[in-house]
Amino acid sequence: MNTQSLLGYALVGLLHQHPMSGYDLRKIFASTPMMSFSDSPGAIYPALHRLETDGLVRGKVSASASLRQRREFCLTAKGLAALQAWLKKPVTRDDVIRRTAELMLRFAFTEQTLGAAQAARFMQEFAAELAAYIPEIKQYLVSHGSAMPRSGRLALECGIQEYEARLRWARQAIAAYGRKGKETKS
Amino acid sequence: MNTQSLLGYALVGLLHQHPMSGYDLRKIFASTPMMSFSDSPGAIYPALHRLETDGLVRGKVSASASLRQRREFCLTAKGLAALQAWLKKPVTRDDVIRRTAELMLRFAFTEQTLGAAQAARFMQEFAAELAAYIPEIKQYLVSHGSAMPRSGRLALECGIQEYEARLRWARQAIAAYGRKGKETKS
DNA sequence: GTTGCCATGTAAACTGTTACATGATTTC
DNA sequence: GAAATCATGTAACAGTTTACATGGCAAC
Repeated sequence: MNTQSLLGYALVGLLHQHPMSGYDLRKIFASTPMMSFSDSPGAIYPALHRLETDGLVRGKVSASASLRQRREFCLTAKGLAALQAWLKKPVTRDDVIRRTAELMLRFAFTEQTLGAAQAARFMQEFAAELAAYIPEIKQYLVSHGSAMPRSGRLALECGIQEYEARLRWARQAIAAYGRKGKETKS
Repeated sequence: MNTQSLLGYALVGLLHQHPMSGYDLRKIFASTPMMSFSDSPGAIYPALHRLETDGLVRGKVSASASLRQRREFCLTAKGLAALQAWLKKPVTRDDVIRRTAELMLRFAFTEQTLGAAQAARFMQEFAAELAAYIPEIKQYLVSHGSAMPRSGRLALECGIQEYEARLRWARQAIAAYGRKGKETKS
């Protein structure tokens, strides 16, 4: 059970949708707004090789039509297991505070990989951790605010409002899953 | 004009408030909610040494009372200049999309370093870039949403709501600076 | 006198950035 | 045939994480 970097899991999650080449993956990182990963070849190709070495992914040269050699990567059974294990990890307080990007990535992949019920459960854990943390950070602002410079106080308020926006969003998402239940309709 | 890592600028900004030891800085990163930096000694001490090598910071062993040797670091003139140059950089679209954490750090330090007028100008640039970007990402959701899985769409919506929360916050901050004008009162 | 905190540091491994290199293929 | 794009890769470097090491001092 080798642990992967966040980029590694992003690649695994994308390859779970369908096999792709390194170049395809780069284009996704370069052109879609939800991805904040680097599209540099120096990051992606070594990451793909690491995944291949670890047996999560397998690359095959595909003689697609005319162009130069393309290596298509597809997920192995071990890769799928690693993806599922990563998605099933409980949502911790530390995740909510320091690793929001990772949580969002996990959520984005959960529904297709583990199903809507698991996605809803993930959101409930997320909302619960957030709801527990927000009062604490607000309390911190009340206690320490007067000793902070105005810009520091404002920056902290921005953080609080971001957390609150995420909690509102999470509750909307939970409601959406509740209404639609087990529907698979897109 | 050596460019520093984000951690380097965080240290420089904190040392501008008042001289501190590496241990003090670690405690700040470990205990205050606004900081998402690592408090590991393997990050902070090497970063301080880099800053010292670059001449932005100077450390002195202070025989403070009883305890073991403490090295207090203080900002040099060159360090202050580097901090100011960093804070004065224009806010780009790419900053708003990919480097929110850096922007918040810059804002948190701007008022004490460059004054309230500069902090207000910073917020106006930030709000302008955000206001220009939000419609684009919303348009993307409209165009591509139907081709995305539900969880991907939801994750993107979360991003949009975060951007909107930041914009609301930025406008509040601008209003606060407008009302209070040149007051220095905390 | 042992546990735990204060305070600093180092070494190895890993990851990602930047910049470069290569060659094929399409477009003008 | 020149330029842009497809497609893959490498090498050098910088920064972070993790884990370890060290020693003084305080408390009990």
